[in-house]
This record gives sequence, C-alpha cells and structure tokens, in this order.
Amino acid sequence: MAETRWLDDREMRAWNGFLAASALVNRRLDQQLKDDSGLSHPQYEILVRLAAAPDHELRMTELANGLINSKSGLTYQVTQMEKAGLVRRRSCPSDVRGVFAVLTEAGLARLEAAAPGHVTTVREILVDVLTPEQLDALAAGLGEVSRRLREQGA
Amino acid sequence: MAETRWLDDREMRAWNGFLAASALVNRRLDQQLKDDSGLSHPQYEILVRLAAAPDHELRMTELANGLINSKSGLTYQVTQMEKAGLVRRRSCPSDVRGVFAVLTEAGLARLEAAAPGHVTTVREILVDVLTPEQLDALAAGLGEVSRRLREQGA
DNA sequence: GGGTGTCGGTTCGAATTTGAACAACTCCCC
DNA sequence: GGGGAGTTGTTCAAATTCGAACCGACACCC
Repeated sequence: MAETRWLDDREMRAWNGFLAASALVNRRLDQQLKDDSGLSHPQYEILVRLAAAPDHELRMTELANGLINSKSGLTYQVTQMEKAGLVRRRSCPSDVRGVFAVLTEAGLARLEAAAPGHVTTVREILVDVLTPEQLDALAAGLGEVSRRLREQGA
Repeated sequence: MAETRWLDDREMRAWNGFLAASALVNRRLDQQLKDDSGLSHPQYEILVRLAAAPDHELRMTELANGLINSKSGLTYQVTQMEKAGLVRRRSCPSDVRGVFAVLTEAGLARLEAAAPGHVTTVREILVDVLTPEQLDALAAGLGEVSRRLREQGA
C-alpha cells in the first residue's frame, strides 16, 4: 500500500494534547462528581439528557445513541439509577418492545444539586483555561469530528 | 456562595464538542486497534512509551504517571502483556522495590505492525478533519489544559 | 541501632463495561 | 395471512477498571 503519512510535529502536538486532555479531563470530572454528588459521569450524562428531553423521558435506544455506552452498558446504568430512585422505566404503549427511561423528582433534584459544582469544575479545568478563539476552534473542529464519527459509525 | 456562572452558547458548544469527540474518538480507536492488531488502546500506549524510552524500558511508576491508568490498572496491563510476550519485567538493581517494564523484540515488532494502521485512523477521524489553525488551537489550548491537570493532580 | 514516615508495586474485592447471544416484537412485501 | 429481515432491550460471561489495604524496602533523624 501507499506509504504511511506519519504525523508531523504540529499534528503530533495536537494529537497528544487531545489524547492527554481527554483522559485527564474525564478522570477529574468523574472524581469531582463522585465526591460531591455520588454520581458517576455516565449517570450525570443520563440525567442531563433526560432533563433536557420533552416530558423528561427518552427511549433507551436514543439514550444509548447519545454516546458513551453500549446498549448493555446503558441497561446496567439505568438499572442502578432505578434502584437509587433517580429514574423509572415505563414501557412504550405503541411498541411493546420499547422502554422509556423517565426522570423522577428525586432524579431532577439530584441533578440540580450536582450541576453547579460540575459547571464550576468544567470552567476550572477547561473552559476558563482556553481563549475565546480556542473555544471557537474547539467547537468547530471537534464538532465536525464528532459529526463524522456519528454518521460513519451508524 | 457566589452565583454559578453557567456556560454560554459558545462555551457550551465547545464543551459538548470536546466531550463527544473524546468519547467517540476513544471508542473508535480502541476498536480499530483491537480489530487490526489485537491490542487495546492502553496497551498500545504502553508500547509507544516504552519504544520511545532509552533502552526501551521504564519504571512502573513513570509508566503510570504518563497517564491513563491507576497504579493497579498498570500492574494488570503489564501482567497481561507479559503473558503475551510483549513486555518483560526486570527488577531494579539499585532499589529492590523498583520494577522496570522492558519492551521485548516481539513487543517492538507488534508495535511496528500496528503503527501504520493506527496513524491512518488518527488522520481519518481527527487530524485530517481539522484545519491547520484548528490543529494549532488544539495543541496550544488542550496542551495547557493537560499541563494544569497534571501538576494540580500531583 | 531503633523508630517513624514514605515510597513502589502488588493484591484484593467490588463496580463497571463490553460484545455476543437471546427473546420478543414490528415491518414490509409477497 | 405468512415468512424473513431488522429492531428493541435484556441477559450472560469475560475483561477491565478503580480504590483501599497491604507488604517489603528505603530514608532520615535522634
């Protein structure tokens, strides 16, 4: 096949920065959430997406597609959160197979309690560290990256 | 306490883009590596770092600090890779407690076989998707983010 | 020398994640 | 109606992850 096009210096720095930041940010976030609110990062994401959804409910599949988990991983997390009373399952009337995950009062309360600390951390470790130009470059560049991966992966 | 400074639109887009890209890129990478070379992403990272080190060996602690794993996670991975013959342990002469992980011939060969496919994927999903300006913004911005997390975490 | 504190790595158990296999169901086209 | 074919969500076993506890050295200080 064609010669491999190795990464030059600039590309290498960007790639390494991305990889390192990705790992470190995720770790830090997980820790802050767990310490302050007893939620894992995946669980927090689920709460956010449910809270943003109409009627505070989403189909399992939609929730899984968001990202993060495989289907089975989602099943597991929702089960955990159901035990904790943050979420409730409701079967879909029009399709017997379908299952909605519904945010409970307690779930919403838990999210609202966790959000301020979470946002503060996000600013601290990433948003407030970047210049406005860098923020825009991230939004545009990584947005495009995600878009491609999403449709390609489908 | 002070009011929470929520994220505005621009900040939100950057943050979401980062989170999504982080998750999707990692997933994709892991999959490509596993399919093409039977290596997990953590294992690949370990090989890369050992190959770059003088004498192809590093102390366990240094390897763990790089990033990625907790100490125990590293122990696990090195054990796996040792079974697979990619790496070998050598105890440190000057400090009985210390352990070096040493890259083997087979390990190096495995890395060299995996590298081209890996780099190609990295280009495909990230590097070649970004403009040169975005690459520089990523390198600078996320580099700074990582640096802070590293020293702060220490 | 004899504490005392810290370091480097491993071990342990518990939690989480994944992919593959599965069962139940919907859809579509004949 | 009657098959496939594709979906949906769960279950299962296996792999991986983490943190806390641990053990054996080092280091230092008196």
